[in-house]
Amino acid sequence: MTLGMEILEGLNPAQQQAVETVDGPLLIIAGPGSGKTRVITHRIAYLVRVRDVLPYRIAAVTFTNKAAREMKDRLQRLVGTLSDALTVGTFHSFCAQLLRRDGAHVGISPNYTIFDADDQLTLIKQAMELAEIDPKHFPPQAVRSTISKAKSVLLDSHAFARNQQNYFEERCARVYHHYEELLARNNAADFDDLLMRSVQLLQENQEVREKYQERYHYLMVDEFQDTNVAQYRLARLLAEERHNICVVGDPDQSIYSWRSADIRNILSFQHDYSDATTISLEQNYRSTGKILAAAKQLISANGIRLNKDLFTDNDQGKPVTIHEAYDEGEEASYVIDEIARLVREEKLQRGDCAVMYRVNAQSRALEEACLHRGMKYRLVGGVRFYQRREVKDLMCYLRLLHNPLDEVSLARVIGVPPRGIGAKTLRDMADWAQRENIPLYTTMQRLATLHASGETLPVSLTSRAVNAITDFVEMIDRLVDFASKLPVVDLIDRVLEDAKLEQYFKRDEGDLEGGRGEERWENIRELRTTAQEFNAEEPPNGLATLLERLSLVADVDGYEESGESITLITLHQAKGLEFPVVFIVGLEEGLLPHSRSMESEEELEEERRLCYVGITRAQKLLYMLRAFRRGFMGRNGPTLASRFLRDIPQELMSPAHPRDKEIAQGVLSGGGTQDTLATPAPRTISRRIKDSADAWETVSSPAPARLALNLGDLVRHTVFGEGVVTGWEPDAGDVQVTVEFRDGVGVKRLLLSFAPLEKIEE
DNA sequence: TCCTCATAACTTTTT
DNA sequence: GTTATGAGGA
Repeated sequence: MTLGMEILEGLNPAQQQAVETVDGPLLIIAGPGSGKTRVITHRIAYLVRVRDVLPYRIAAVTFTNKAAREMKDRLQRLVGTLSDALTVGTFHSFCAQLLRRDGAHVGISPNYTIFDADDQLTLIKQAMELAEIDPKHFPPQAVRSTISKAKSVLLDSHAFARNQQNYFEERCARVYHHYEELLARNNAADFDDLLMRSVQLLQENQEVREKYQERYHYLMVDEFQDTNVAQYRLARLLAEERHNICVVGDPDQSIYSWRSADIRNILSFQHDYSDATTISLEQNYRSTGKILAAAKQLISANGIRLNKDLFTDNDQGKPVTIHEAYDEGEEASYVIDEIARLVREEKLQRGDCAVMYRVNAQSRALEEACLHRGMKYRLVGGVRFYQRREVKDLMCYLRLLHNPLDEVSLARVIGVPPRGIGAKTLRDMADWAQRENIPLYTTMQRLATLHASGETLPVSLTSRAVNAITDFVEMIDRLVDFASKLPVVDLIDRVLEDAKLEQYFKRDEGDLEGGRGEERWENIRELRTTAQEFNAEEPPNGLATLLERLSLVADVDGYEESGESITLITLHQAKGLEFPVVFIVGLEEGLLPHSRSMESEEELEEERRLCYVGITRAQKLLYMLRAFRRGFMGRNGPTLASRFLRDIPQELMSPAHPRDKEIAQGVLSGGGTQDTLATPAPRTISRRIKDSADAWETVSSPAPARLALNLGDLVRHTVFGEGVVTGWEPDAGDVQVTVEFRDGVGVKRLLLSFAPLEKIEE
């Protein structure tokens, strides 16, 4: 028993307890930076090395690929090659493999295709047509998300139809029914199916259920607060035999409820396993005292939460740097310049710095600033690799070869490159296939055979179309044959060659678009490189694993942890990561919190948690930025400071920003975003009393002035140039406006009725 | 059948 | 500022 006890070294008492509590259900509430991953990995190492559990009997499920990869790496270091036999993966990849092996029992054959959100939408549209429901009245996207939500709570089309609550759901139920049939006909599963059908399989098939229950003696679930009903049910099914289930989570970091994650799973866990041990990890090893204090203060504004008492022994550190920029361009420049300064003066590496934002679109300005200043950056996520057109094109070829029933891929591939088979021909063939109840591709094969033997065709098609179909079928048949014989990379090369894709992808459309074709080809090469990983597998398997990887792993990029590049990342994706220096940009009402999440208190609390996640990523330095103006779907508009900035105590900020506080409090309590200075509605604003940091007095609205201005308006001053209105306050019957001028002129306070100001219209 | 051009409609967050 | 759709012409 003494062997391997070093596994417990360096762990605090709570962590040690979590590692050693291996029998029976265990709930670990892990605050940010509390060594969660460390505990999970050491717990597995403890099982393997101290308790002599076969690695084969242990499964750890995570939420993201990144988390799975990190866990694998750490386990490799802890237990060496023993880690190879561990099951470590995301829920989705676990299920994908489960279905590949045993899906036949629920009507899914091993070569099934995984449909992504785009494919799903294509199929939903088809289903709506079959259900005769007008996509103008019912947006396919909305239908898709309704069906997706239904699946995440394990409602199949029949159960959903019984549960419908309103007219929209009644319509959705009809679509759902057809959609389910179409998936079956395509031998395909969507993301939600991976979970739902796996649960179905385990529930309905005793043999399969027992196989997995007997195999896994220990189960661990990471990021438990982000699991949905289906995922939780799956975990319970797997752990039913021995109840050795350990779930780790932090309700304060639950940021995926929009994807049907259900924090109530934590409560359910305590209910379902009434003998569960609960352990809280509250010591933070990651952040400075001030950063942690800011985070705690922010999150305490949320109503519904389990109270934790986070603390740290780390240094207090520096206050949170607040910067208010003119617009997103200036915001980005500030960030990049500041990083350059940190690298120069504080001996930091560029790789130590991360910039986080709410929506992907915000990365643009940052990228431009990086390019402009020669700052290397790594963009995480963004337009996902497999979503790029050419990548998806090639993928669809491969999917079709693997699963000829996949008509979504077939329909796409048939026009890449254009080969004279257009929408009309496709539709005619599909209609005929439908009538004969034969798969589309089989139909095409038949047409080709009939044509070759000179017989008359049962469909009226031009001879040009029939020739094109014959050629196409010949090519695909040949490639399907190769798919079962050639290593996957060679197969890809054959596809590229036979389908004449190289010249198609490389073609430079447009005149000035130099290099677009090269870029496309580069992406294809990258896909080919990824395929090399699977080249050694027996022919059809290599293709299968490649396709699975491409469907389930969002970013193919190598995730090089090079110290040379800064990281640009969304707040969602940043969860689970940490950086010495973190910049959070776009702290504005409507962005963070996002305008689509401001309807309800629950949504707002989730936005706050998202902000909390961002703050708690920072180890040493934290910057929070906002811009007074932000480009927003084409046009530029004024912004308001995020309410989250107000939640952070001034004494933790640098500089403390009373002005910001004024804007937030004054305007928000007034209720409108369009506060016109000239015609203020009767209301009160808060104003800081001179020279006393925390005293506020209430004053009444100013008298109307001659110039109508909004906060955020662009103005021109005859001397100071252009600037933006960032604040205002009443001043002896007049209005004093605060204007932040560009080009280093700085902030000026001006009397509205005297200052030579004019408003610049957009 | 395929391509070009115009316009509309929109963008959270991800497996 | 983008990307998805549609009309019209080659």
